[in-house]
Amino acid sequence: MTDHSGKKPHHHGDLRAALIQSGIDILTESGLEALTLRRCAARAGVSHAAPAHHFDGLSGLRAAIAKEGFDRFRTQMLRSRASGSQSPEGRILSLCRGYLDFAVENPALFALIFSCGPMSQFEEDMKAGTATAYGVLRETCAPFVPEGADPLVVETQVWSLIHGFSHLFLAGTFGPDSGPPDHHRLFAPVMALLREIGTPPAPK
Amino acid sequence: MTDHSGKKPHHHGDLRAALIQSGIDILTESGLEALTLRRCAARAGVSHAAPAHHFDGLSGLRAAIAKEGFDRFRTQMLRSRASGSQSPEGRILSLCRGYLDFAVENPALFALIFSCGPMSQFEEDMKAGTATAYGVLRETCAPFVPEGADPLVVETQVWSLIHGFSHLFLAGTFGPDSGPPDHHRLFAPVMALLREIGTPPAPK
DNA sequence: TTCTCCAACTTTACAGTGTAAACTTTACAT
DNA sequence: ATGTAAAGTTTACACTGTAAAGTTGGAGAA
Repeated sequence: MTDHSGKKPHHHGDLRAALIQSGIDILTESGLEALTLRRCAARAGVSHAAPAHHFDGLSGLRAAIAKEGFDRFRTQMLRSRASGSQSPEGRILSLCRGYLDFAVENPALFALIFSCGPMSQFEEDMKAGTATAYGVLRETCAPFVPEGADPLVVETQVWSLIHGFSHLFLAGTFGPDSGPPDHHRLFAPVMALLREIGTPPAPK
Repeated sequence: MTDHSGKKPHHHGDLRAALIQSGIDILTESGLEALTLRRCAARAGVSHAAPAHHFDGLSGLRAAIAKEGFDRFRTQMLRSRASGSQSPEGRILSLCRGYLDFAVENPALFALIFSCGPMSQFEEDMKAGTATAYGVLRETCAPFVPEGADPLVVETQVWSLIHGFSHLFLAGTFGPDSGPPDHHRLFAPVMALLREIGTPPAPK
């Protein structure tokens, strides 16, 4: 209704994209609680009511930012996966590094993406974003799925492990200030999982 | 400065405790975004500025609620752990069940406890709460720590797995509506981890 | 008892927020 | 040029957190 593809708007060059970028900037600079419709609008140089013509209120703006964030998240994981060893183990470990690094570098955006409360608005857009990011994880996990087994089990395990580690690390639960990301502490459990899963005693 | 122990206040029976309980009720009934100073105060039957005498603003109230929530979280895990098989495997599996069940039954409180953004205020209280809840996990993991190994590694793995699964499950990432908690999907990876960790090829 | 004090609580005020409605401007099709 | 609808502005309102000043009521001292 309000927008679909790359139609150039009339007055502003490309509000909506500008609003999303403003929102991401605010998240990066000032955290999750600072993400405000009015501040977003002000940063983009428009009146505080302008976003209403592009998003369905604040939740709509948050959903749009989350979708964009999810795309960048996926991109960073792909880049990280391509940067290291291309063995199955190397690929999945590099993917995990990309996952954790994104969370550490963009904590507020990461939190927004996975904020469980107002997930209601997301729906279509979010499911698409989840699907593609999930697809990256899935194809990286594929070599470790025992023949005849449900790939969902392996994917769930790996994703839970990466995500839980990243979230707890960000929340400071592992200590008041655990220093740099410490990838090894994440890689060791992932490898432990893969060793157990990748060598099934009796697949059938 | 504002309070310390069980000193009975003058007018109200025991505001502070009442405010915390009101907050938890609001979280349970209406979600994280509905937790408001004024609503909390109204529900406790006091003016909207009354909480200022017991907590340091909204963040202080949230911290106090998170601490109380963490205590209940720990209690539920202990109860769950005591309810099943007392073998090392049974204890850790029951603990995981308690973890996931608490998250599913109290999603907003669970999110508040682990909200990473405004972790600044927590400090003392939160660290104590984390320590005790972490202690429960630690002693449950102890039997699986290979001799001479760092217990932190095992604890981190198990906690990341439980937490990531619970968080992603709550966020609906595993599907639009994955039905009931499905403990088996959590237990299988935990067991896989324990099998790998508990039988070290060569500890030293 | 009466007085005094002070913590607990209320009232008032203010800046900032999201949202809705009415209004103004501008680009485009006809 | 003209009409129309989208894009953006202005105005208004209910709600939020926070700070300051005002009120109340119980506890200890005279």
